[in-house]
Order: sequence, then C-alpha cells, then structure tokens
Amino acid sequence: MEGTLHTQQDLDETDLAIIERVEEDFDVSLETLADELDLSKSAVHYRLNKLKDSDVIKGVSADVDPLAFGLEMVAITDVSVAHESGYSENIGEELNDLEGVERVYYTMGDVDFVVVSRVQTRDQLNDLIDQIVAVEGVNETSSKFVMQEFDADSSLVSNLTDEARQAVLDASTN
Amino acid sequence: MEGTLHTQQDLDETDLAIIERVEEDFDVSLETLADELDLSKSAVHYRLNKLKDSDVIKGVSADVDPLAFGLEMVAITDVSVAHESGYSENIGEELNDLEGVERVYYTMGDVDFVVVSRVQTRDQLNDLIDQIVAVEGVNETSSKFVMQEFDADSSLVSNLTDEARQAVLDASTN
DNA sequence: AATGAAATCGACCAGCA
DNA sequence: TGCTGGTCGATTTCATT
Repeated sequence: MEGTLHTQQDLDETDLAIIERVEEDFDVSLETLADELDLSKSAVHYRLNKLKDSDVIKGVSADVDPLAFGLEMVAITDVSVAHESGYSENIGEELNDLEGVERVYYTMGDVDFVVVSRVQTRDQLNDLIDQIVAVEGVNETSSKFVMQEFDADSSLVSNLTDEARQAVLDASTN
Repeated sequence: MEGTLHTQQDLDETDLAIIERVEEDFDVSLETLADELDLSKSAVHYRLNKLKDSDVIKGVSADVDPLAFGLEMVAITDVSVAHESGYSENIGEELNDLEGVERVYYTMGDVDFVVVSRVQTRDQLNDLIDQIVAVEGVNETSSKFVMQEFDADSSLVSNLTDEARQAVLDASTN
C-alpha cells in the first residue's frame, strides 16, 4: 500500500520518545508507554504502527549474546582491492556473505573495505581471512584483533546531538 | 586444556531455529513459530522465556532506520593513544559516550581504537573528531568516510559456519 | 490522530510425561 | 526438565469522532 521513500518522515517529540524507548527495549508494555507519555494505549499503538509502516522502524529483533555461542573473537580486517576490478559492490556483497562476517564498510581512502568479523576460534579466523583473500579482486588484507568492544548504547535516538535532534523535528513542522 | 567457553547454555536445534527466527524478526507470532517447528505455542513461549532468562537473548529492540533521521554520513576513525596513559578502558568509554559514536573497538596493533560514528553533516563529523582529539590521552586520529555499508544479515545464528554451529550443539550434550 | 469496545493473541499457571 | 491445555490479561483491530 504505502510506497515510502527514503525521505524524512514527519516526527514529533512524542514519536521520538516512543522510538527512544522501544529502540532500547521493545518489551515495554503499551500501558507503561501510555502512562509515560500521557496518551491512551491505542494512540501509542497507532503511532508504533505508523512508524513501522513508514519504515522509520525497520523491524523488531531479538538481541543475541555472541558469547552464548562462543563467539569471543572479533577481528577488523582492512581489505584493498585491485583498481582495475571496477565495480566493487559485488566484492562488498561477497565479503558480507562470508560466514563469520558481521559487517562490511566500503570506504574512501587508502583502504577500500573494512570488514568486522566474529568467530569462535583462531582457526576459524584464519579460514575466514583465507576466504577473504580468495575473493576475486581482493588485493591485500591486514587484520587486527579486537581486545574489547564498547557498544553499550546502540540507540540511535538517544545518541543524537541536540542539534541533530532539532534538525529532525524541524523537518516535520514546516 | 579445552578452550571452552564460560557460560555456554544448553542449546538444541529447536533453540537455534527459534533464535534464528526471532533474531531476524521478533514480530513473528507464536503460532507461526509453533507451526514451523511442530511444537505447541506454550512450548515455544517456554523456550523463549528460558532463552531470555539465561541471557542468550539479551533483549528485544526496534531497529531504527538511520536515514529516517538524516544520519547519512558514516566515518571510521582510527585513534592512537599515548602509551603512558595506562589503563585505556576509560578512554574507550569516553569515546563511546560521545554523541554520534556508534561503536568503539579496542584493538591490538598499531592503532589502539577503531571508532565508528554516524552523523548528519560534515560539520557534525568535524565537531565529533575535535571531541575525539580532545579526549585525555588521545594522541593521533585518522578518519575515512564510509561510502557504502553492507549489513544486510545482522543475524548471528544464520551467520555461523557449520563447524561453529556444531560446536554450539556439542557443548550441550556433554 | 485519537478513542473505546470487541476480537485476537500472548503470558502465566497447574498438572502431566 | 520440557511440555500441554486452559485461563486471564494484554495487544491488535475497527467503527466512530
């Protein structure tokens, strides 16, 4: 039904408050949200649906602890590709599809891709790096171990500067 | 000695199937899950609760589209710290607390921290980099723009190698 | 956009294998 | 411990404003 573009949505302070809350913990009850925002449960639900339909909220997902699967080893691998290999989007997809690869960034600068991977053992990491090197067009790699991760706050909205937050609100009211 | 993992839970194939599903989309109904797994709704619910209680599932959260907030600019900043600054955990926390910073990795090697940040404008990025440099103990920084991100599959479980998946299952049956 | 009532679905409990 | 079936409370839907 709704063909939503990547344009900025109309969001007010109430929307931001709801998003900030459910981004942190979607298990919060409608009643709690309604009380906090002085709205009816139905109104909160209506807004949540609208946020989902407009793809401001892309989905709801369970956050799984990597350690529960023994995924204790994280590595960051810089990947440079041969210049003549042209369109690099395919390479990015291939890297991203490798098992153990968590996220791939295509960057400007001396390095072309930054690959973040998460595995159980050093052997698995070695295998993975071999697979990265084997990807057509990959030239050179350089990996470093991650000793510690900081991602306590994965919330986008609570992470906005006042300036950025205001920019979002301003985009709606005019 | 065997390098096994501290709080590894007892997980069977059914648990993995449930996790794989709700990690991708928690809005799936109990009935759908129950049908797919040939279980009763109560059984699925029982297992989900157990997974939450044991912190295999750390929480449930809404996935927000950064573009809906105009957060179109991603940068990766390598940060080196002065050697004499000793305990670097505090620096990691400080970096992570900066508004716009999405994730911080503390790494072995020539670079000490890798900082991934997400902002609306180049000005905001410049401000953020200034703040990074201003953190006590930070020595040098080097940033690169991200042109494209690949994170289509944020699911841990579907991202396990067969080997890794088997290791999880084997850890239960001992 | 928001409401209240009605239908539907999820959370919890006692009991059972 | 893992599961079942049933009950109650919460969520979703819908007509109405």
